[in-house]
Amino acid sequence: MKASGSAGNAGRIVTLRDVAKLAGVSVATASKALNGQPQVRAETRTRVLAAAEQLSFFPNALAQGLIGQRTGTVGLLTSDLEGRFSIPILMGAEDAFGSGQTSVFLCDARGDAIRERHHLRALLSRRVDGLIVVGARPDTRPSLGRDLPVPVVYAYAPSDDPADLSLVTDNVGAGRMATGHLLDCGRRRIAHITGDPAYGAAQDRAKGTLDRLAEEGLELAGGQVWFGMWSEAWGRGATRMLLRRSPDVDAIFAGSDEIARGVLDVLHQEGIDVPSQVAVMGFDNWAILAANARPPLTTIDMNLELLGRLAAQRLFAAIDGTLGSGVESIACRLVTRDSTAPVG
Amino acid sequence: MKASGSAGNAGRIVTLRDVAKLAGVSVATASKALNGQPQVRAETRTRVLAAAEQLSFFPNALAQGLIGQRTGTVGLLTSDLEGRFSIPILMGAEDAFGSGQTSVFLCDARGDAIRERHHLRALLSRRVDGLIVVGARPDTRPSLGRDLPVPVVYAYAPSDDPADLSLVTDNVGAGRMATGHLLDCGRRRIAHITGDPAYGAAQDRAKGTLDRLAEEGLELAGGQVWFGMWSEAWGRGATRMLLRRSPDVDAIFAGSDEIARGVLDVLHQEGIDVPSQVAVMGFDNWAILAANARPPLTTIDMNLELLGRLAAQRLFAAIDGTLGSGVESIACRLVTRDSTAPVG
DNA sequence: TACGGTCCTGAAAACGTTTTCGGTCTCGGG
DNA sequence: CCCGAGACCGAAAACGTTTTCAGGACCGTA
Repeated sequence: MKASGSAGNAGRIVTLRDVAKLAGVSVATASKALNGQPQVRAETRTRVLAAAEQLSFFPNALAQGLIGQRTGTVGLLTSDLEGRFSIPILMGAEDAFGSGQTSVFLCDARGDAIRERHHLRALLSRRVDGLIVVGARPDTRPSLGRDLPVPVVYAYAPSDDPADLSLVTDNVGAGRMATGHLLDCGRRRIAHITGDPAYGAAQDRAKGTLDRLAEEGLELAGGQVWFGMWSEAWGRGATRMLLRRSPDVDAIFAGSDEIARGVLDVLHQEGIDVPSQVAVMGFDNWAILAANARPPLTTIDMNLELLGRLAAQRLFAAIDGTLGSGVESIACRLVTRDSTAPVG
Repeated sequence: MKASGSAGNAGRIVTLRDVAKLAGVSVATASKALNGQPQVRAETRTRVLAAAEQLSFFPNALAQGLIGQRTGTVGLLTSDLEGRFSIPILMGAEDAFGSGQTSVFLCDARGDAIRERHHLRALLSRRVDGLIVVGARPDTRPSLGRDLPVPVVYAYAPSDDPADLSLVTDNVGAGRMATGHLLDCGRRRIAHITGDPAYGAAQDRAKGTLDRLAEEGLELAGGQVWFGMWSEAWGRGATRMLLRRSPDVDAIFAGSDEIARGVLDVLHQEGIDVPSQVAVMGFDNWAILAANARPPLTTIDMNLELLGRLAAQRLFAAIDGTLGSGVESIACRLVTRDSTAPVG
């Protein structure tokens, strides 16, 4: 019964020797013919190609990788596969590498440092050409170290070593952008309800908001940034407090779409119309939440797929020679829906 | 500037020869010492191990794979990375393989058949030990073929070739389970609003529902299965029609959590209390939708992570010899929250 | 001292490619 | 006829391991 059901294991695996023999040439010539080397007669080449076709030969990438210094593989080291942030990045990266020459090893460390070391060892032993490290949350994370034999690009969560190259969301710019949009809508009494203050992203978005307001000589409605949690419940609670303290607020910028849903909920309960009385903005552009809200939420999209694609491109460039360093910020994108509109 | 920034490429890569030289033995002995072969003196072994440690040696997996018939890699061929269904499966599989011996190649074919062929070729040329094919939607998909040199397990979307092994959600059972739960709650006038009838999953869940009702001598409230689309809007529209036709309905089983949200919405608008007047069930256990609904949704979890883990285990078994065939159904799990409760 | 045995070690082959280098063949020109 | 130049091909080395097999050292026994 051994391996009998094993999908009809179609005989021995065909190797270059078989092709060469069938074509009546040496392996060397066969190799050159298949790789488009010039020093082989046209007639010979076609004979080899025909033989390869007939045997449906494809080269053993392991043997190729063993010789050259390129294996055509990269490692994608994520800390949190279930997180909805790493997926688009991963997609973007996968997309950039394409089904061309490179294949991607996916490793999820589950946020565990030793599991990460394990995966790293495994990837290095498989001689990947490079690594992309995708963080679970947008905060600084420990570097993998400087003495790795391959280039590394950090995505979403920057490395704590400035000598590494990191690609991150421009959260300060996003805060500015969101606030700018609300200002463009003619709002002047703008509040900001956001999540866990331990998240750098929360701090940065708040900073962008405050900066932009300061440029207009304005202050935050409610007198503070409402830090709390990344949950709908906190959005509700904070909104109630906010309304009590500053009933004249005319715009609320939420730190996430979830929070924004909570905000909308309380505004509805209070009979406050969105957007005519209060404009509401979310963050993340999480389709299922933002697009199905009532009214649909204006929000900020972090362009995570783009970030992933760029990370892959930077890594390619690095494999071919040069790797920059420092932190590169990717601009966010404003997605306007119905929850914001000009006053009047 | 060439490769100068390249993460401090720490000298030449250390190979077994280096270890052997440092330990003063041959590569053969070094290999045996590192691999725990018995025919090497203890003193020699420790010397080799020390040398390996000192040089921080790790073996080249390509060379190892070239020799043995096992590379310790598997391919994960998904059709739809953004889909929220493939991710848990992928996690389960990644989890089962662990950070142990096996590494996972992730390939997203984007639902494109020729891209899939491309990926397949690439994976085979990398000599993966096996493949898991994850479908985008729970319907039959074309087999990769019988003459592959490695075992294949299909997950979520079954192969159209019964000789292949497929692991799928037991949608009929899920329909039975949901309906059974509503019956347990004392409901008798149960309606079923679901999505696109072109989905086998929709048909199967409906079948399970009808079967279970028939066992009780009951018929579907509303007189039909309400097929439509997998959207909140359809949930709303269908509920309005249902209420017009059968105002006495006392339970609604929705084919997805999104549809269920639409159902809840209309029930609220009509002033119908959930669950005291009408019980509502969703499907998918999509946390952000189900848990944050008001009231939180009782729903069905497809156990996708388990499915992924099982797929990986089946593949392992196949690599070691035997691969079954046919379709294996994975039972779903009832998640009770507040949207269903016994009558009275 | 010879001998069978045990224990350990190393040389060499193998895996499937690519690449280098030397060789053969042809051909045209002197 | 000889020679140099191409053009084309194949032998062999290389990549880094594992594994097989032969042989050396050492021991105890006869």
